[in-house]
Amino acid sequence: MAKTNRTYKETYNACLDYILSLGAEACLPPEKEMAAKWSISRSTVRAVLDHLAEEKIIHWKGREKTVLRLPAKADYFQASETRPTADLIEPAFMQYIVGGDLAPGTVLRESELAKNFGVSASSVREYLIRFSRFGLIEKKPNRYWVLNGFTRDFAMELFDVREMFELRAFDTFVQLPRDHDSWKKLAALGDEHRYLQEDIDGRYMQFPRLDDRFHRLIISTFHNRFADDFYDLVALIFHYHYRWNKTGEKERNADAVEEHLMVIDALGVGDFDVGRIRFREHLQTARRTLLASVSWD
Amino acid sequence: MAKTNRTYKETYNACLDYILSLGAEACLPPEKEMAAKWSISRSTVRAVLDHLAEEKIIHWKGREKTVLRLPAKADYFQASETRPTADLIEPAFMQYIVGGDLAPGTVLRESELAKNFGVSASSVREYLIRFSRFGLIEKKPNRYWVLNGFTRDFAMELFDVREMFELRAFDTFVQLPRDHDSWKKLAALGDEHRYLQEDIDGRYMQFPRLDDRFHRLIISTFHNRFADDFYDLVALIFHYHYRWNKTGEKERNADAVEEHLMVIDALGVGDFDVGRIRFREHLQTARRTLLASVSWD
DNA sequence: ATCTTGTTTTTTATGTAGAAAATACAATTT
DNA sequence: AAATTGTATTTTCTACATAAAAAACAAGAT
Repeated sequence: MAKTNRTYKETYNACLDYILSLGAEACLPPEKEMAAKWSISRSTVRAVLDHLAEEKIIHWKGREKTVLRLPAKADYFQASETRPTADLIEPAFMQYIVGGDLAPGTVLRESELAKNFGVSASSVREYLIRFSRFGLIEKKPNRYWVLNGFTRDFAMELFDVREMFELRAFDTFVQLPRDHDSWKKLAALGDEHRYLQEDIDGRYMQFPRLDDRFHRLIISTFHNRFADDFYDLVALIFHYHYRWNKTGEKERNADAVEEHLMVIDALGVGDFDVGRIRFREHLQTARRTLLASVSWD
Repeated sequence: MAKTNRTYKETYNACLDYILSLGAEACLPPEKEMAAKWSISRSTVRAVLDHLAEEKIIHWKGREKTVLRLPAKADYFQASETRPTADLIEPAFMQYIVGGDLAPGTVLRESELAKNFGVSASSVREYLIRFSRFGLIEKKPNRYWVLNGFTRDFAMELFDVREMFELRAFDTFVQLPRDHDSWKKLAALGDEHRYLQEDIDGRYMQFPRLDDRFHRLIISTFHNRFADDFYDLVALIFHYHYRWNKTGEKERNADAVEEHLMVIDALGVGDFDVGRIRFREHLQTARRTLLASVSWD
């Protein structure tokens, strides 16, 4: 097989949605317009129109494109068919290494992973090359990939850099004029934290999303692509950490919400020094929590 | 064509060297030992032995491997044939973008690069994926790669992080016990700087190598893989910067040698505060120098 | 004359084939 | 029996083929 046709399938689904929004007996716009709408080429638009006509959803002759019937659930492609291969590999791969709690030094074979994940070896290969930038895996030329693994040292070094970046960003943040957009966003985040806190038992699972947004807001004020990029790694680690380590999950999240709020509130009343101390403490807690879950030296 | 046989060719050349070191009429060790010697498989060793026998350089029958004649220059494979594809692409690629002074936003097509560099599209593709971790290029899915380029912003952000890492490492460095290996290395580097300074007109071209070693020595005391990794990018940028921007090269290098020595000497006599100030100043100079050479906003 | 569609060409994405290299196992020599 | 070689199998690497998607071009409609 060659290239996958997920662009086509994704566009087809988007087009079905679009037809629904237009209603029955409507006319579709010119091909060029549709291509621009979804940022794809006219070739793909025409392939979609072809299929729509085949399915008797529209009548298509030249510039005549009239809706014959509204699409139903069954007309859509499955979500799994539209996702890009890389998006398919990531969770599978992370499940494999984090979920499997593999020891550092474990050998990873492209062909084996490809078989496990049901994708081609080249896709796996490209994913691993991309993933290797995080420093968790390494290639032995002509041999295999080796899992450096999420060791204690790795976690410590990760947090050393994270703290440098976030504290630097924090200092930039507090210097922003009070009418800056970021202050508004911080206040809004504070409200969301309080909403979550109101029913922490029922909503604690939503914390990771909030945690990510809080820290990204801070980091973003640094305006540094390398710091942003580094936070991708932090986020990846935390995402899968939260996902597979469920012990004391509720308490951990409740504590973190509390800590975030102490920072947000201190900043809200202009007490930057206290805010900084609380922020440092929060980073320390995060470090301890993560280190506690590291199974390898 | 399939896999390249550069491992074989490289091993063959290494084996010729080895035979020369053994002298005439010597016997080669067991296959397993040779495989271990060059960290390759026995299959490759046997392929090499096959060729050696064919060329009548050795007589090979079972475990009998006697040298018949000493190899000559002509027996070796060309250096270009033994270099890994990736090593072949890097200088070509950097020449292409830095040497060509391409504007940010320039479109890079895999097929075009492959044709230019005389390698396969897949090799180029893998190189670009790996290179993309530096943030200088970006992939537009289903389209092409775009050169984000070495802009003023990029250089500024690069230096912000570089300064954070290096100053942090510096503070760790001065805390090291005086009998630590790194202090000895620093003193040795000081001598090398002075040697270079003695005849700066004749030796200034050697400075980039020294610059790299000086900064890597500092960075290494931080013991942080992310900082080390980041310095790879800094080194890459500087390497090609030094390579293509020759204006005022001698003066720049002479100044930098002077600055390095001020840091090294201050530290040598235990004056850490002055050393730190000088080190900061040196980083500032480096930033200014690099920014002066940025052609794009 | 401009906009839109029909057709062709170019480029990208990804599975596959086949050689290279590694690895495993069997046979042989010491 | 241990070490080494011979042979077979497995895995990796990379050029290539081909479908998808984009882009360019030509023709037709308004």
